Amino acid sequence: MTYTIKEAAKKTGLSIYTLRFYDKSGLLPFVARNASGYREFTDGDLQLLHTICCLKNTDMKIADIRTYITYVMQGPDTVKQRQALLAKHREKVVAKQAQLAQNLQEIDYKLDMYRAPDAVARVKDELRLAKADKLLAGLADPFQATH
Amino acid sequence: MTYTIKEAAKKTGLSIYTLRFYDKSGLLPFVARNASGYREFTDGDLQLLHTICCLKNTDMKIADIRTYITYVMQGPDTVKQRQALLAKHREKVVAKQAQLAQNLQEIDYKLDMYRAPDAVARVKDELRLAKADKLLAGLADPFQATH
DNA sequence: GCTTGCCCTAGAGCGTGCTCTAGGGTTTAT
DNA sequence: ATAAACCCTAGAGCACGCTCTAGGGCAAGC
Repeated sequence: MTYTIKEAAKKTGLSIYTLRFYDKSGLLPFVARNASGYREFTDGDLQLLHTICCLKNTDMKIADIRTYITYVMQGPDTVKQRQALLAKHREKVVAKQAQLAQNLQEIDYKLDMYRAPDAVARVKDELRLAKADKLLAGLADPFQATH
Repeated sequence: MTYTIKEAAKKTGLSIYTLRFYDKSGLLPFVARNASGYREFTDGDLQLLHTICCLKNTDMKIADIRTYITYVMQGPDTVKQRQALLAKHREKVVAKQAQLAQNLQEIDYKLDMYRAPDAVARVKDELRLAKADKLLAGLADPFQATH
């Protein structure tokens, strides 16, 4: 009922290199070794790895993930610390979500413009304004106007 | 009606270093120089910089932003290319949003557990299962159980 | 005219997260 | 018993996005 590193890599979608790197970085202290020094991943290990990926995918730093894993290894006494760490991280994720949503709106605004029937006219207008700005400031026009 | 690099930095929230780095990287071909070689940012430049930040904040690679800016510099003929580039990027952003939402759910699940009145009991249970996995596989228990 | 504070470039350095190489042992199948 | 396919570590290397240093010029106030 254990998996080799290759199997674990396949199941997690991480590369073998990454798994070893994570282990080296102290993220996988729970992974046991067999008599030959080979890693043996249990299902429980994969669950923990899943949590690690979850934190990594939300841009938690390796060092912070290590802190979290250290708490987990220390048992139920560290529930409060885990909660504090995750709560702080949660706020960052929510903030990132908000920023992403806002930026997406702006990208969509541009996309709508480019997709509109009068896209070329609107882009020409934008360009005209930018050029006017330059002119007003007595600066050279950097745009390669071919029309 | 122009801004120095310091003012542009303040207005964009980027460091002066970053602005110069972006310029070096080909992201700011539109920024003019005065007789002394100093950069002069117009309001139009700041708008373009805003777009650049938007793309950067949604994890577009510098090289791809440069491609986009190159299109912009080439004028209205490149509307189709801009659209294709942004459309592709949009999909990545949407995918990232979905992943973030999913990961947030999992973080919230953990947080709920840690915040529950019976948090310690539930964590102990989790731990018990992980230990059982190890035992079943004939592996050592890596958890520092102090209870 | 001198100080202070700004601007410039080129290029080195750094932090993060992998990714790969070299060198070597283990396991499995034939 | 040998080949093929796996495993290991240590450490080098790489990609990216800055960040800073060195060395030097420009501008404004006293």
